[in-house]
Amino acid sequence: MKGISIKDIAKQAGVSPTTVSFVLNGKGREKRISEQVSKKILKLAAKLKYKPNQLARGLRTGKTKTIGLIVEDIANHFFANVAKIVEEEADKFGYKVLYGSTEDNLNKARGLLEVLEYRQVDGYIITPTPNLDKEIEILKNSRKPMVLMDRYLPQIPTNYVMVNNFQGAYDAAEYLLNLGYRKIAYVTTTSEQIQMKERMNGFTAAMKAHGAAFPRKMIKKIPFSITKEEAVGQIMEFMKGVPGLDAIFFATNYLGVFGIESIKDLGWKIGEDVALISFDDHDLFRLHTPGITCVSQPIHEIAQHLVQVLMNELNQHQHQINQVVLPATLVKRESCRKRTKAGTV
Amino acid sequence: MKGISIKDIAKQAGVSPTTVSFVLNGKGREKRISEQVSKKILKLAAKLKYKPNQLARGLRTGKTKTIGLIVEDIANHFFANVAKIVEEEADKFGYKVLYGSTEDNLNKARGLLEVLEYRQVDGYIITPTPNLDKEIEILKNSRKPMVLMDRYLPQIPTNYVMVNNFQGAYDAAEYLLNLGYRKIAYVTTTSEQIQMKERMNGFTAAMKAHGAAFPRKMIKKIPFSITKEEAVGQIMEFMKGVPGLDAIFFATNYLGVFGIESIKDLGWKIGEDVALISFDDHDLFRLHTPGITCVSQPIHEIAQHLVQVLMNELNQHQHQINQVVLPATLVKRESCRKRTKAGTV
DNA sequence: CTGAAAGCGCTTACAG
DNA sequence: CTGAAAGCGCTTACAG
Repeated sequence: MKGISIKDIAKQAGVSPTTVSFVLNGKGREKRISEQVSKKILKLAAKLKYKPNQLARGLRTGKTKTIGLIVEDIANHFFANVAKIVEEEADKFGYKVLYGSTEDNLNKARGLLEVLEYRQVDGYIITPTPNLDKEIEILKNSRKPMVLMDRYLPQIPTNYVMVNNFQGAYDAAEYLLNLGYRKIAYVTTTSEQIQMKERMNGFTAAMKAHGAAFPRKMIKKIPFSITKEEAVGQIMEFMKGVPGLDAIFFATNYLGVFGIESIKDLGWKIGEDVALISFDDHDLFRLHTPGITCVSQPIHEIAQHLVQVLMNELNQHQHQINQVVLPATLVKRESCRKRTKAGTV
Repeated sequence: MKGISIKDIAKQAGVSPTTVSFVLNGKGREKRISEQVSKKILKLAAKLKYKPNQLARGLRTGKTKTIGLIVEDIANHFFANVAKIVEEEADKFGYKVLYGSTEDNLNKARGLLEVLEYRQVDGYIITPTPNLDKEIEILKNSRKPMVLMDRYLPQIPTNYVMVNNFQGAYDAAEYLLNLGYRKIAYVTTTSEQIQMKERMNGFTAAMKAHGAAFPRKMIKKIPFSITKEEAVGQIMEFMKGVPGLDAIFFATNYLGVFGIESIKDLGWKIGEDVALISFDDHDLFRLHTPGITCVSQPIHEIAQHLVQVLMNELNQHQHQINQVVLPATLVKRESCRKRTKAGTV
């Protein structure tokens, strides 16, 4: 039951725990332990399958070799995939991951942050909720290694890894315009977070650059907290209320999913009655008939960079700020076609 | 930077660390600490925002208040959703979750188990890979709280929480038969794991009960390790090779997703040329046109039971074995209709 | 009713 | 080249 400790090895090797600790931590040379003794200790450790007690080590060194991962929703396709790669990458450096979902709720985020601090994680990967500025500021000032994802806080310079939201949305709008669509609606969240703003800005910029009208009434904002049914209802109402609507952009993957459902419920045909683009890819988009055109995020690269940036801080005490922005890719499928006739609505 | 400790409180309260520890652990009454002293300590702790150092406590008590969650693939819809609820439920008991994905690979599972042991998690929720019997046996003998999910090891009596795979597959087959389908194919994994066997057994039993033919050649097994493209190719070949095929059952959600793609690639129409049912629900199935009929697992209940069973062991030292089997629900959508004409293939 | 002391398993500054 | 000792922050058996 009981694990074997440094003491056990010391006793069997006929040396002190100090010496064992030095050797096992690769400081044999530095501390000038004889080759003979080192080898003996290493052999013994392997034979006894010695596993250092992380708690004891952590108590002494203040390091837990654990990172905290705070996402919006671990069950969401995007975050679940990021979580998977983050775990794999962190493992390469000997770190484990503690996770939690905020539901984009400030108090949940605060609770998670508190628990992770209490658990003494060595570093944080955080998807900030609205108004989390104070907590992030505190973390930053305490010099805790930290990197933000999916969004950042414009007021606080920190590490972050992001997709290029502006460019992704710009490309989407331009693509629709080039296909001949003109009455283009935009569905987003009520959140004022930077990633949503940048998507909106990119989209607006493309519309402007092409001289297309994009009035307020073409924009619908859906709160994060309402149920799927309510959201679908609101989207349906919105779409019915836009005369001549011929294309619609959804600013997040779950909104895109709701959008598909809304259009189905209205009895419209995607790609025929209305073109559809969503931000962020999803199995559903790839396999839906017709396929859903989307702005895809490089999930693998995002996750790799997140861990890389965090490890840089963790290991090299490098306190230079790292801000990584990765390109989004427009994935063209059948939900947008060359527009040939007027919308049927 | 430095957290405040029990010593700091003791000093300020003018008592010993022992007394502080007793009071803070709710043993004030039991240890007969005076009301006066207790109150003073509690107030001070709140004022100083005392947070016990979990590492120190863990080192002393051997408990980390952490559980290990080993899933097949955290990015998979089913496991991601389970992971989310597990985290929420565990949090209610003051536990955090360390997770990892096995990809159904024995060596990855071994690695995860080793790391979790080393991290001294208090309990395990495990999705066992094939041939993990020895490791599970060891864990069991060491009396570590543990509960298996999604599948169990028939040779080793342990706690587990499962969906009723037999019944789910039985219902699916019976439903197809009642709609008039006769040439029904079955796509599963090469894995011999119990959950796959039970699905197969349930399906076979229903076919038999209805006097329907179900020869070997109607069954296709796909290895877990091949790529999506290879799998889709194999499924296409298989379907083309079954003359008169009129319905097909996919034994996991990712196989169902591949199946949709395969049928699309063949240029067939789901629900018209061939009926389709998948085990396990998915956003894609709900929103696909036509909707995909499936056998849905009660994800929320599964996750709640997993945590509940683990907490029972963890807190009550209850070593009675708990085996929970939850009913599956057939969700009827448009991918299966009353059969009126011969298959078109 | 309360406290001094040991000990969980490590790491590391200090000494020789 | 190696070791004795202190200390990380707790909990708890023991003593009074």
